[in-house]
Amino acid sequence: MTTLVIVESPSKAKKIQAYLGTGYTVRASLGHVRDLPASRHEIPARYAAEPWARLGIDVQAGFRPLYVVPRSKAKVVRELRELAAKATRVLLATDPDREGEAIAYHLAQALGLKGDVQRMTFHEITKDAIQTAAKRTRPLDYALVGAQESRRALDRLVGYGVSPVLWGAVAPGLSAGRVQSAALATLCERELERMRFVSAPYWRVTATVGEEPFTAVALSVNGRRLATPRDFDHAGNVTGEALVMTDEQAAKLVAYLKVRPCLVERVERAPFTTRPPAPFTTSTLQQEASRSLRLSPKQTMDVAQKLYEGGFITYMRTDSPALSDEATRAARDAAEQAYGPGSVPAAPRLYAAKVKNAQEAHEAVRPAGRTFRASADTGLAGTELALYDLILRRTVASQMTDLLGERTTVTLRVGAVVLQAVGRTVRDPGFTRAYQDTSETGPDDDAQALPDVREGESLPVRDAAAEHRRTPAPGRFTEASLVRALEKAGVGRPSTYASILSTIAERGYARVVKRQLVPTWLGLLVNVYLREHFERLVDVRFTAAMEEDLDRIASGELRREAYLTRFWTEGLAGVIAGAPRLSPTLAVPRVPGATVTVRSGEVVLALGSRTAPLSEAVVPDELTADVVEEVLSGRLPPGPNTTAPSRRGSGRGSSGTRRSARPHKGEARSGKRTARAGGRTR
DNA sequence: CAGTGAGCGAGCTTCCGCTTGACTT
Repeated sequence: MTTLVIVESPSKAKKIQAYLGTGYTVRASLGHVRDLPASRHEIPARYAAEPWARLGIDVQAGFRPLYVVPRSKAKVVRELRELAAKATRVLLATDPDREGEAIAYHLAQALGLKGDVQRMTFHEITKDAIQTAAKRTRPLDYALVGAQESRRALDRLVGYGVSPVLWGAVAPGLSAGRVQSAALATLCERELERMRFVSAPYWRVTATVGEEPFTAVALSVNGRRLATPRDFDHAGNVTGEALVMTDEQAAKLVAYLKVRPCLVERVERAPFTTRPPAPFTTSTLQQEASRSLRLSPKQTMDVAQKLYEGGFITYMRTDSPALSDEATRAARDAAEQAYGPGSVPAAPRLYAAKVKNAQEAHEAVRPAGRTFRASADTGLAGTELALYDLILRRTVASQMTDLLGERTTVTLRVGAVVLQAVGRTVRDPGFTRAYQDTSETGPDDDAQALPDVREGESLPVRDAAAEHRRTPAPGRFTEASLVRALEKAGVGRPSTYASILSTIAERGYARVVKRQLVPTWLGLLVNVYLREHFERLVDVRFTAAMEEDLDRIASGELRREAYLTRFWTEGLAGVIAGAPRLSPTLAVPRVPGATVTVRSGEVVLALGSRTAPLSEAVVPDELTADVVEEVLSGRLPPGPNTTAPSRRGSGRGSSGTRRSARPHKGEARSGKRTARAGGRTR
């Protein structure tokens, strides 16, 4: 008389086993157990000859998917099937979201479960929640399964439909997909902005004033506002009325300020409050770990996985910032113990997901348990300790009081010149005693500690100076800031954020240089091609639209087949058939006539009748007229193509396929490599 | 006659999302 309970993660299984006790056997599925076949060797022999076998979806037969148990999951499925046969009933306790419902469905199929299949769902792992959930089971939600199946089919149709177009038009081995192509487009748009960007010079004039000296910035002269970076467009032109001083004017202004009295015209004080940031989700954890610990999203997830397995934190792949009641109490207790009874507000703070597409199957990432272990008591060290400490402080801070402060703006007048200084004082540090959000920069960049000055007061001008500055180009994305941008658009999921970046890197579309993501020429060209022929695919809003349709499928309002027919049969399939297999061409901004294109797998720069191979060592936004000339005249050696095959594949499939696949990629990225290898052989 | 090399054809590449270890680089 046992009940078999199947969850997704082994750590979770262990914990739930303890809460349910004897009579229950709790095991893990380790994620999905069936999927569309990835490549030919996964296709069962009797389907191998079907024209749709490569897609794994029989479009003619109402988009019927072909599911197989991948080799890596055969053992798990076998073991679960044996346990299921011995059990009196089976509860499918996979995550309470779309993917979890699908995993439950596939388990039912793969294990051959008969009769009505029961789902057990819960949003937090406490003894109460688990025991209640085991009693209140429900049937499988087939509409939700249909929504997941639609998502899976759409991704397959896009990925396996569009990628071969790129093999024909650009180079073999390349890829496109709903998520990766939106991510690539995000990177490329920014890089193109940088390539088009013209930096504008301007002067920033400051004066040091007062007995207790502070710095004020010149805002206007004779009522005419002085230009700041915000007054320039990306072409380097002034957009409004602001005055851009010449060198002489700036020097004159400095001299003018030095010899005149300074009057305090206005002093404005405005109180402000800052609320603590919400507890971590996967995305915000990756962003903070990147900024304060300098970890990549992948490193962060690897360390978090260790902490999770060790029982130090809750599940690390989540889109919800919500804390359970238990965790809220623990955070408030921890705050009061460390910072006193006044450090938490009377009512607990509640957090809910704001991002698109949130499924909220789990809590926020937070210290595990009903009381939080102090970092020093964990026995952790190094990066694990640092990440735990970050999670602990963020969680505790999320329940603490606001930061209370006052912003002071002092307006000064020196003759015809108006200057301003901004000060910031903290009256009550509130949550910042536990946690300083490193992203807290912005309008208060120039804030300083100001002495107490009064309106009408006269201050001595001690010094004045002019600083020559240039407007900065829009910044590149880091791995973490790209994750943030994708999450905001609802593209990708907590379990995939870190791997989106490795996909783009493995294809040679982008690389990480000093923590910045730099698209390659190949990446830019692929993006040009996709933008011209598959516009929807590079639009980050595409996923959001898909999610709306999936919700309608889940609620029974829209049928899976109707949705896929409209998307594929009446849409993408025709676009794929009609897309020309011609190499894309990128016009180099600011170098008239210069173009970058790809010929037999090699990136080539052209100007008029002159052409030369273009190395990936030439960073896109540094390709100026001078550099174009150097490349074309051969003075800049083409050098090794730096898009070295960064990593091996994720280890799927047999070694045989891997070996045959790699040389293609090498050729695709650099014709040089094959030539060199050939030349060296004796 | 043996060894070499050009030329040809077949097969492969590819998606997203859910989980851990296994296994090289």
